[in-house]
Amino acid sequence: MISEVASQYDAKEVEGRVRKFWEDRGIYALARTMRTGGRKFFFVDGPPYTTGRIHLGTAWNKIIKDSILRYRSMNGFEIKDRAGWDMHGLPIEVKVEEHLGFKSKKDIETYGVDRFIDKCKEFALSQKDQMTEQFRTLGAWLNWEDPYMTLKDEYLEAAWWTLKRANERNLLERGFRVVNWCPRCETAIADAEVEYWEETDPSIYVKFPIIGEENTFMMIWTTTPWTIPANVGVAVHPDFEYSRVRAWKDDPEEAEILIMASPLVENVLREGRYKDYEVLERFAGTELLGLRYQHPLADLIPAQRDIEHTVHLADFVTAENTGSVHIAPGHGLEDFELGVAEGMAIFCPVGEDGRYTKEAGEKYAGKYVRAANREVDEDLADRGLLLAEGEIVHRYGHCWRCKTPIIYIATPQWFLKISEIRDDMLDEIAKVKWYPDWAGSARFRDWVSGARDWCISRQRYWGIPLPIWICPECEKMEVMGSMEELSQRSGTVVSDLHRPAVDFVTLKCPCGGVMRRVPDVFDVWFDSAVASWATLDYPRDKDQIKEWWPADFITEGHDQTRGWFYSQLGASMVSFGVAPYRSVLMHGFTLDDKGKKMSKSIGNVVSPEEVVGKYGADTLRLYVLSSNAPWEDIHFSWEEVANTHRMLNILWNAYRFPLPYMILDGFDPAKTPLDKFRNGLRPEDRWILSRANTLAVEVETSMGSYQLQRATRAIADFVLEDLSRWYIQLVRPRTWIETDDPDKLAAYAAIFEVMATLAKVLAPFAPFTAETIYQNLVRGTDPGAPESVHLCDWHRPRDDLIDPGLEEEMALVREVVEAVSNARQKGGRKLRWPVSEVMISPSKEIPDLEDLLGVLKSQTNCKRVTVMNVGEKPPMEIATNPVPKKIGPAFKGEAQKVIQAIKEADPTKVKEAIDLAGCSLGPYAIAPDMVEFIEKIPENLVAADFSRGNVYVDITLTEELKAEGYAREIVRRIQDMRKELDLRVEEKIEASVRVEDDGVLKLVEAMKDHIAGEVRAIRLEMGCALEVGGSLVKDWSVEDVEMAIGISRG
RNA sequence: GGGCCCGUAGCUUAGCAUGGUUGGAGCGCACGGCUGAUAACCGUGAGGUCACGCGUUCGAAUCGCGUCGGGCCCA
Repeated sequence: MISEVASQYDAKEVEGRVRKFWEDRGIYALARTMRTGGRKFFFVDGPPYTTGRIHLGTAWNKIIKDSILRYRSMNGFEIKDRAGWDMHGLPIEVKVEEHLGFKSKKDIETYGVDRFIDKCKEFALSQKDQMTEQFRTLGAWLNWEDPYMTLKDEYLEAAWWTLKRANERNLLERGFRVVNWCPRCETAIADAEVEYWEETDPSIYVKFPIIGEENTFMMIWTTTPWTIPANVGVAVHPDFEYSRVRAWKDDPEEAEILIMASPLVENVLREGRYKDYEVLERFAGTELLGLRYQHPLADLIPAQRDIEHTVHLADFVTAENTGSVHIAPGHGLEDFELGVAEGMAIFCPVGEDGRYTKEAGEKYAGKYVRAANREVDEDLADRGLLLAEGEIVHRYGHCWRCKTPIIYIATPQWFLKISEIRDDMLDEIAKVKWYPDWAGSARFRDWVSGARDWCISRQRYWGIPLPIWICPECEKMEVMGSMEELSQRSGTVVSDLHRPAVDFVTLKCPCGGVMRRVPDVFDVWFDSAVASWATLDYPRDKDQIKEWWPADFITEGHDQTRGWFYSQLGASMVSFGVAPYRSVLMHGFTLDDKGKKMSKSIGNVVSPEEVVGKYGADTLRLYVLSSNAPWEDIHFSWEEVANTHRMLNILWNAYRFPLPYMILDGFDPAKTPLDKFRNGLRPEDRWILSRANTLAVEVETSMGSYQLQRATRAIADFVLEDLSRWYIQLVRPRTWIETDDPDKLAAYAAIFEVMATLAKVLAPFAPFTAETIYQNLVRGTDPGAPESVHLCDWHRPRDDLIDPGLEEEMALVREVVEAVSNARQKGGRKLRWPVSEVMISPSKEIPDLEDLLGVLKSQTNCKRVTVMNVGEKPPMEIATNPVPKKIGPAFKGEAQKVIQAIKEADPTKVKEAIDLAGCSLGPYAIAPDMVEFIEKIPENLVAADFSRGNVYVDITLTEELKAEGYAREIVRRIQDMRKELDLRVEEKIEASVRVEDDGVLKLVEAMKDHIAGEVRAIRLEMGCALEVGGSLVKDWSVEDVEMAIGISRG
């Protein structure tokens, strides 16, 4: 049974009902299990971080995934699609700390790490549940019942196993790294947690004495005097020019030789209050390479005496201040990298509390670094090495929680030696299929080419503990690969791999010592890096990985180039030596309508709930899928969302339009199969069937390269152009036929087939709407059909129904109809009034329109269509135009008479004469160039053009045409009134019509039966002075003729 | 500062790898039409320095170089 449906597309109602149906019937599970044995498609979900609500970008991400998976499923693939959740890391720790009112790491220790971890876990789990609901609202079908979670034991083991592999392959290394450090909280903080604002700091110029050159100094500038004790080098730019300058204050005899960038000489000497100078030498920065100098405070810092201080080259040096940069690898990111690259000593005499250690020498030891700035200045001045001191206001980073200025210190960390496997990674990138191509061949490749060793350790609590145990006695290190291994090795039953439980597990070292776990946890990026095997529960489950791995497909935003695309590749290369994915679709970001990123502080954030609440999930889905190529950024536009919704509403109208008729006629597709009616199909039926199947081809082609925008736009075009604007208009009169006409049944069969096809084609993209149409039309008439459209096989385009020639012809017909409509408007003849003839005058070859003349006639409302030969035109009226410029010189004084004679002559005859032999009017011989002929369209014709020629419409009114015109005017108004009375389509009426014009009355009386039939009137009275009555009476003015119409139920 | 991507009507965009008739749509706007899909639909019109500049070419929205603006990532 087909049911009638709401007259408006109500997304909330539709989606709520469909979601309930899916849940009640377990459709998702069926969709996955029914494909068992099909070709495997292993999809790995990039896990969203479980904090806050989902935003538009995450919604888009899941919508892309869902559409592709639904499409794959319909195409017979057995799909692995566990949803994933990223649940560890500092952001959650911070949320929990905020909730508990904590200020620092010390508060956590006081509160108890175990209780704190419980809170983090609780928080992550509740966030996960909330977000799952939001994703479900979008219709995203992933395995939400059994998602992978980074906090699960089996997941932790995947990370442990990977690190063990890294160690076995000698890719795990302990080293130093400079981190943002809050000296008050005594913790490393992430870049994103650093808040910048203006701060006043010292600005000092320091002289570093050159060894072996008397009274000669390298000039450096810094805003952090406290880092001078840790100085181990100076960097200059290889491309800058530097100068040796002899400068003096009062006595030229007491001059010093200073080295600095040439353009900055004046600047530095002004700062140092020098009176005069002379340039001794200019040279390239490269010539300074290797120059050795004495540490300015070497006498105070014993450790500095064993360090060799030299000049290095670096591109990051800017032409400011002195053009030479003081390098303290223990206190700066660039400094550290340069230090490592150049083999400098990594000297960091500052502890985690921000105070100098003993290594800084007795004088400084125990002093807080920022407070020591002044003391360093004084010590430099005492040694005559402080050239100038001042103050500067600049942006400086602070801890976002306690607002303390951060410092940079080098701390021991754990690394994966990516640099050793980088070339293999590049080889693997080339084997992966990237959408678009440049995402891999350019963007990702560039990133990996510059990849450095990956610091995987963090000094935090809520994360996967590093499974590294070290013996404090002999420094022996062991890496555990699983819970079981740890239990066996430790001789205790280990049941919790998180901190703090795991911290208490110790191992016996062969040397007799007690091995303890290093206190760090993994960088949270390492968690998701192992997702492709963790989601298969490897290594706990050894079977699944053989069947599924590596992933066939992943898709994430372009920020994941340096994120998940990279971390997964790195971890996989370490573990398996190959890429963990075969194909990658990189998608864009959702920006606001101006192309700016959405941010809370700007207040331009649009949430997915807002869109779903207003327009529904299918609208949001189709909007994000169709607005751009997936890899381009979406400029979110409410207008376009509304537009997409309008399209769905039109689809809804097109879908529901035939329903009342089908129900009325008890239409049953089983008894009216399309193939039985093949011969009864009209050309327009064959056309829409062809278009629907061509659409399926277009969607297939687009999906082949993940061009979801092409697939969805093709569907929207089909709905709007082919189905709604054209086919429904053509088919309408046939549904109005009362008898069991084969022509009507053929139309039903065609509509049914088209809608059933459309439901399947639409299913991956707008799953709710597609399901609704399918349930009513297909399941409503065939209980044996698959229970859901999402359990159907993808619609295989039927070659026997595709007719490209017919599609081309119809395209032309539509152009002609448009042109006729245009011509009618110019001629002031509205469509309701028939015209006698439409002439098509092609200017080039056009396809044969024979089959479609009926369509052409009905849509242009004309009595006859004439298709002319190429170049042929309707007979034109000719007018002559004398050319005085030619006539003047030939006839001189007679010229005016000649002109007059030409004007008076019959233009047709003049043309004939000139074309044949020659023309003479009276005594005058008219040369061909003396007259121009102008073709004039006869007054009864109106012309308009289309791409391949012109149309001419004869708008001459005859009595017969007028009769039809007025009849249609009356029919239309009665129909309007029927509607107003809310009559059902099949209800009969009685009607009376008063036409206050004798002539017109006579005309329409002749059409009485026709009118009565059209409006389903069992009685129809018409008269000139008739008193009209009924349950609804209205006065009308029709083309200046006054009428009154009354109708009531018959 | 570097890498990759993007920049076409007021708005959202097609076209750009293979340069070639007047650069297509939709929304919005103005005017007209249709009417048992009707708070829908159709036609016509106005609206474009194809971000800007230079170059290659007989010819550039399309190819190259540079500039500006936006995005992601890095510094």
